[in-house]
Formats: sequence, C-alpha cells, structure tokens
Amino acid sequence: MATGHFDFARLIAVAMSNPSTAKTAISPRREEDFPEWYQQVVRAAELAEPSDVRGCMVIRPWGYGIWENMQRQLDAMFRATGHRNAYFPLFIPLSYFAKEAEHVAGFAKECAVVTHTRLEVDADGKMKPSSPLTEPLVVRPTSETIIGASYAKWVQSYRDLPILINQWANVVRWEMRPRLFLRTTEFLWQEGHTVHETEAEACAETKQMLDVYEKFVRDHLAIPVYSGEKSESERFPGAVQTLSIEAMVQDRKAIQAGTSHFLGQNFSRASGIQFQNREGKQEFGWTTSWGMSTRMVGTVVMTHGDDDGLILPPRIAPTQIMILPITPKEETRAKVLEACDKLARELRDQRYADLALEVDVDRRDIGGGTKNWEWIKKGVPLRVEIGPRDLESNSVAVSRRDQPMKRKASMSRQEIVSRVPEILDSIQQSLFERAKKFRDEQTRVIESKKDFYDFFTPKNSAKPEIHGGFALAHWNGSRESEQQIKNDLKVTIRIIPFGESEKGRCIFTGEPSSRRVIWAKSY
RNA sequence: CGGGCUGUGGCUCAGCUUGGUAGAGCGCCUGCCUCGGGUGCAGGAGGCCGUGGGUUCAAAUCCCACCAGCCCGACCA
Repeated sequence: MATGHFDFARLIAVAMSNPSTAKTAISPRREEDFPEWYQQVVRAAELAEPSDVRGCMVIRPWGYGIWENMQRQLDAMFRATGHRNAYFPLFIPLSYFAKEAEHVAGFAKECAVVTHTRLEVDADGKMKPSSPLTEPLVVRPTSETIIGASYAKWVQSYRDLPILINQWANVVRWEMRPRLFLRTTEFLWQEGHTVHETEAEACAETKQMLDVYEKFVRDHLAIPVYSGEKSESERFPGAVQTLSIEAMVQDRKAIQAGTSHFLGQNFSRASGIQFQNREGKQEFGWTTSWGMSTRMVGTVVMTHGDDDGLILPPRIAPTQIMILPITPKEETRAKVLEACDKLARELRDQRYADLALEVDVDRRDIGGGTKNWEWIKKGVPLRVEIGPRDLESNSVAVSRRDQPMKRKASMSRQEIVSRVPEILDSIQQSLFERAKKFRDEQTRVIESKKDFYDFFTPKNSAKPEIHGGFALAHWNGSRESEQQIKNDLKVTIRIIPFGESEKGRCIFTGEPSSRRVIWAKSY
C-alpha cells in the first residue's frame, strides 16, 4: 500500500511539471468568449448538435440522458404533489388558439401553422402540398387552449375539481436566433395545467409548483435561484400573474429556470371551463400552468462548466462513475478488465439518492489520455482508474470532476465502494456552493441610477467583456422607466422578490418604492 | 420582416482579382511506435467546388437568376 501511494505522488509530480497540461480542453476559455465556449462544450460533451432543419437540434444520448434524469426527478415531484400525466394533441385548431386575445397576440409571431395535407407532384416534378385544410392548425407553442377544450368537457361541478394534470411534450416556437438548448425552434418540456374551485387555491398551486421547481433545481441541478414575480411586461401572455425562478450563469446573465402562472379565469372564460359551485351557480374555473424545458440542460452547462468542459451534478449525470482500465501491456489487459468489471458490479449495488448508481467501464481500445479527456469534457462526476499496479496494491485512483484534473486520490477498492455515496454527495454539494458563491459575489445592492448604469455598461464597448450581474435596486413600478432601462442597457427586471418590503426611493424616478427588484441582462 | 457577408471532402478554410476541371489543417481508416495525461511516424479513403442558365476551345474562377446559411437590428422556455 505504501508503494502505491509513493507511485502516485511521483506520477502527479511529473504531470504537474509538464507545461502541456496547462492547456484547457475547451477553447476559447470562458472569459475569452463565453457564447463560443458554450457551443464548444455542448459539442465536445456530445450533448447535442445543430440539425439540417433550421433552428432545430439533435439531442444526443449523453444530453438526452441528462434530460431523462431531470424528467424522472421532476415527474416524481409532480406525482408527490398529486399531479398525473396525460397527453394532448400537437395541433391546435386556429379558432381555439385565437380564443384568448392576449395569448394569441403574445405567440402569433412565433407560430408554425399547418395549412395543407397531402403532397402531390406538380408539373415540374416537385412535391407540393395539395389540399388546403378548412381550418389551419397551429403547432402548439404551449397548450393552454387545446387542454382547455378538454377541461371544458370534464368540468361540470365543483366536485370535479381540482384537475391536476401534467404533460411531457415537444413544442414549437419559431424563434429568430436559435442556440442549442437555450433557444431552439422545437424543444422538449413539461407543462402542467390545473383547474381549481377558488382563486386562493389556484394561487396556492401556482406558488407550490414554483417551490417544486426551486427545490428541484437546488437539490438535483445544484443551482441556486432567486424566486419571485415577473413584472407586467415580462408576464406570460394571458396570465394574471407569472412567477419564476432565476439562475445566474457564469457570464453573469440571468436565465429563467422555471415559470408558474396564475391564469385567473382568463383561459377558462376563453375555453368555457365552467362549473356549478357550492351555491349552485355557474362559475368559471381558476386555472394555472407551469413549465420547465430542455433549456435547463443548457443552464447546467453554463452554471457548472469550466474550461475543460462540462461538469455534471451527480444526481443528473447519466453515468456517475466511469471506470477507466489502464492497459499498458497486453499480458495484464485481461486481468485489469476483469478487475474493472468486478468493481463496476460492486459499485452498482450501492444506492445513491434513491437510485442505483450508474457505473460504466470504458473498455474501448484507444489512447488512455484521449479516453480520460473525453470523460472530463463530458463531465462525469467520478473517474476511477485501475491499472496493473493497482491490482497488486488493491487500490484505485479516483478523480473528482469538481476538482483539478491532476488531483487523484488513491484509495483501496473497499474504500471507494463504501464511500461512493458520500463522495458524490460532496461533489453535488460543492457544485451548489461554488455556484452560490459566484452568484452572491456578482449580486450588488445599487442605490443610484449612475451606479446602475456603470454596473451594466461594458468597459470596452467594441469587445464587451463579461460584466454586470444581478442588481438589487428600488423601483416604483413605472413601466416607462423599465422600458427605458431595457432600451439603454438591455437590462430587465428578472423578478420582484416575494414578501420582504423595504421603504426607499426608485433610483430612476425618485418616487417612493416599497421594495427592491432584481435587474439583470438575461437569456 | 429590414441591412451586410458567405456557399469548395465529415469540420474549419485556401484557391477566384490575372479562366486551363482542386489543396491545407483537423477528423476518419490501416500499420508500426507509444500507452498511469489528449503522443509520434508512415501509408490511405473521401469532393461532378450550393442549384439552374449564360459567356468561352475551356468555368470553382467571369455574368445572370434562384436557393440556402451566417452576422447586425425588433421577440422568447
């Protein structure tokens, strides 16, 4: 055992003296060009790639595995709060969609519309749509109206309420500037749609689901968020109130991580969701909707990634532990592989976060360094190396992705097996703390308009560096000042935090203000 | 939807001004050397140069049209 430790110490010393290891796996580095860094990470980690279809992406197995883990965790939380899954049509008749005026206005520009069926060969030999539909179909950008049509049939009496349904689906929003995961024409999400007997109950549901999102993002994605209400201008089209959780990613911009809407009776009026209440009178239902999308995959990348690629929180990693056989000599190869398989079996028997551990052995016959770097870029939380020397000393070399790549811990096989849940928890925890520290450091209390403008104005306008962050500043609710800030700085109110009031004066208008709001540039 | 740029092997691009029917790097394949840090060497596969038309003995190169994509301005999970 002592010799095992000695060997590693020497090995690490050699690695650290080699200047070539200073090179980062991803270029450019984050501070050089953050958007480009993001794209390179998504590609290097094989999460997704652009498709030939404009604005659409192909989600590759590693990226989809992350999404599936998110789905599984979220889905369990929805069930635990009494929701059940169902599925509604992809196509929404234009007339349904048009029922809620603000809603259509908000989504009209980004709707894909199906106007024809069947293809026919024209005179030039080209295929072209032939039969116009009597009524165009909107490809859902969100499903309030089509789900509302069903709810209208299902709801007769207060006894039918509440209705608590979620659907996992794809939606289409014809966006101008696609970016993998963050903004694509088609994306995957979950949308919850509920109907309640009273306004208070619907409001409570809206808040409850926001809390579910906050907990999910904190506990599973290791991302700290601020939660609160959206200002009127940022509200979901047709909603009475929109709540959201906002995360900060490493270029200091805000990203909306989940939203929950209190829809009042707007959509039930539009769809005719009516019930006979306890007094025997007809009343419109009180509805909510809430959603979280594949955008969260991009958010994880931008929150935790470093200059060597992705870093995955263990709870959502498709594989938590990758075992890397070191097979320098053909003679020892079989033995090493056998030891790897055995360790994988032992590790898989361990439980972590109520799940069986996902452990793989990378037995591909490619260069050891190449292989190692691949898993670094993919963000696997733990890499475990086993080589011929380890067989003799009954040890393994363990690398944590949240720590410098050169740091390896040598431990016995028994030790790694028994300590794995604890180590993964420690990684999960350290990622959260690192992200929280970063966010807190980039959040400023701002007291004057000048400081506000300074905070959000890049020092070098030709090549804007990463700048700004979250600003906590008093605002009196004036829509004009909000619009002015957006025009001047591209900074918007991300949320109006719940509860906590503090008397002060709006830093833009000088009018009395009852609370600070969070301002930031955003995705 | 308004303004600028670009379409050449899987990817990034050179070649175009001064027409003579293709090049580099990366990636990929094979072999050898390496292998506890993304290595090296040798060989190889892969392109009717976005599409259609025109000029010409001859077009990746010049002209016209079309199509597609990228960047910049208004929207968004």
